[in-house]
Amino acid sequence: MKISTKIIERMCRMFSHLDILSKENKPYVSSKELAFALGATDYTIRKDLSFLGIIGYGRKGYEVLGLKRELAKKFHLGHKHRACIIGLGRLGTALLDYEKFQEEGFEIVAGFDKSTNKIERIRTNIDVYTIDRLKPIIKERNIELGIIAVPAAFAQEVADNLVESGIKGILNFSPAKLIVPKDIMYQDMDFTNALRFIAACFATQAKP
Amino acid sequence: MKISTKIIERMCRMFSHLDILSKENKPYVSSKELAFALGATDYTIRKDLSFLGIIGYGRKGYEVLGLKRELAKKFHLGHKHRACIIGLGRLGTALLDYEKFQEEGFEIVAGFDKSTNKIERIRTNIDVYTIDRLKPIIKERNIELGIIAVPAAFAQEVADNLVESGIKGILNFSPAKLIVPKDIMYQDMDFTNALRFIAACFATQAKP
DNA sequence: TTATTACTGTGAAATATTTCACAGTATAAA
DNA sequence: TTTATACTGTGAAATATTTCACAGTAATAA
Ligand SMILES: NC(=O)c1ccc[n+]([C@@H]2O[C@H](COP(=O)([O-])OP(=O)(O)OC[C@H]3O[C@@H](n4cnc5c(N)ncnc54)[C@H](O)[C@@H]3O)[C@@H](O)[C@H]2O)c1
Ligand SMILES: NC(=O)c1ccc[n+]([C@@H]2O[C@H](COP(=O)([O-])OP(=O)(O)OC[C@H]3O[C@@H](n4cnc5c(N)ncnc54)[C@H](O)[C@@H]3O)[C@@H](O)[C@H]2O)c1
Repeated sequence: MKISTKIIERMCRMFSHLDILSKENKPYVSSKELAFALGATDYTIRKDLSFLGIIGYGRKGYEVLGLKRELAKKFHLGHKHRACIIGLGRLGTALLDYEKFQEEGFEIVAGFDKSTNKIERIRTNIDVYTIDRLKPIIKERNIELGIIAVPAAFAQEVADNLVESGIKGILNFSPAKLIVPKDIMYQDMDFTNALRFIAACFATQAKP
Repeated sequence: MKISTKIIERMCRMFSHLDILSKENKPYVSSKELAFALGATDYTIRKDLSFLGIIGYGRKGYEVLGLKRELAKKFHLGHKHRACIIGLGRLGTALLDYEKFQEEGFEIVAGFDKSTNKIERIRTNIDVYTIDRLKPIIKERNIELGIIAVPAAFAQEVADNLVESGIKGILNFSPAKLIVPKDIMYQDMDFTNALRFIAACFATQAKP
């Protein structure tokens, strides 16, 4: 049977939680504790892990490090993924220096902007380029992920160029809805929509 | 029957798309077009709208402005919601000046930070305060939404204060998982997790 | 007028996901 | 050693969601 995106989504959050537990040197964790941390139920967690072929130990639960290792292996988490950011404005530059990405294995290796002026002024350890270098640099440096932080009007154009460069995944911070081939993993981070969702939930009494 | 969060989520995105269509002066839109824009199927869209009691017109589809008005009414979208941002660092200050929030009815009326130094240096039209003023200002100015942009270690403390102040919804940009009473609408914007999800999807060939 | 077309609305079927119930298992205490 | 306990693993049931199929409808063209 095929894995559902719901399970993937939960496992990504679980991975993040296991990171915390491992730093606390907790050796085992039960499905109940995991469920609480992820906002799910213990049976769902057990079903998920059993589906993935991950086994726990009676009375103890799951081994924190073993579980983390398994998830890392199955979902390519933890190990290095090379990413770049396109659009180095307010948001883009903040993302460029966000250390958490590097810590979690998402290595931002390049930034791009169309303004030469901006490129020159930016102070960062990461290499920044003008947008016309996008394709060669992505190929040369084997970049897998593109993070779009340009104004909405230019987002589709940037996405098209990323796709042509052979990128595998796109995280889009602009409010534009992009059209990309279906073999490219694509996700929106639409802040305004998140606020809408919160407003809509309390308008209808629904709890997420 | 109770409304599902899936429907709410789709309707928020639909609202955003209707905004674009209305600016293009498109009078009608079909379930098929909406489905394409939202990444759903036409039957799902029709089921959703029919569930909400919204009707279309044979051969034409749904009236763009009417539909937008209905969604605005049912989900409290479009009209004003007062929000504040807590933590005015790299991300917080970018959010403070993000005009799209205001355009969409999310009015950022205040910013808070613990550093007096920072408060003094910030150049913005929005009122900024030190964190000790959080509770009185939220009550006084009738703020409904809190946007958390402080380091993860302080996020829970800030959330607790927001809840005590009577906030209705929280949008959390820190990677911490917060515990809030269940009558408070709460959503995480965890960028790292979004990258994890993309990486995990292409590790497993699942398409979101 | 009639036929054609491009839609909607919705029960019923199919599918996906979650929940339940409980047998099985390892550990610790008595 | 036995018993209590705190877990897991999983079929079966329940629930939620999507898809299908097609009757109904309004606009347009002939
Ligand atoms: N600022 C925020 O807090 C915020 C919040 C949510 C979403 N966003 C979205 O993120 C995106 C960026 O926002 P921002 O506030 O950083 O904007 P910004 O105007 O500060 O920066 C945009 C940058 O993109 C560059 N750019 C424009 N066209 C380009 C192109 N074709 N190729 C490469 N670079 C190009 C510009 O030179 C500029 O540096 C926007 O789509 C915005 O809607 C921003
Ligand atoms: N910078 C990014 O691109 C980025 C990306 C994703 C997530 N985040 C998350 O957003 C949050 C903020 O990130 P940042 O880069 O803006 O950090 P930052 O260090 O630039 O800013 C944090 C701000 O919060 C203030 N602060 C600290 N404790 C506070 C408290 N108790 N009450 C009020 N204010 C307090 C600090 O004075 C500072 O101004 C972090 O949790 C971070 O993980 C940031």
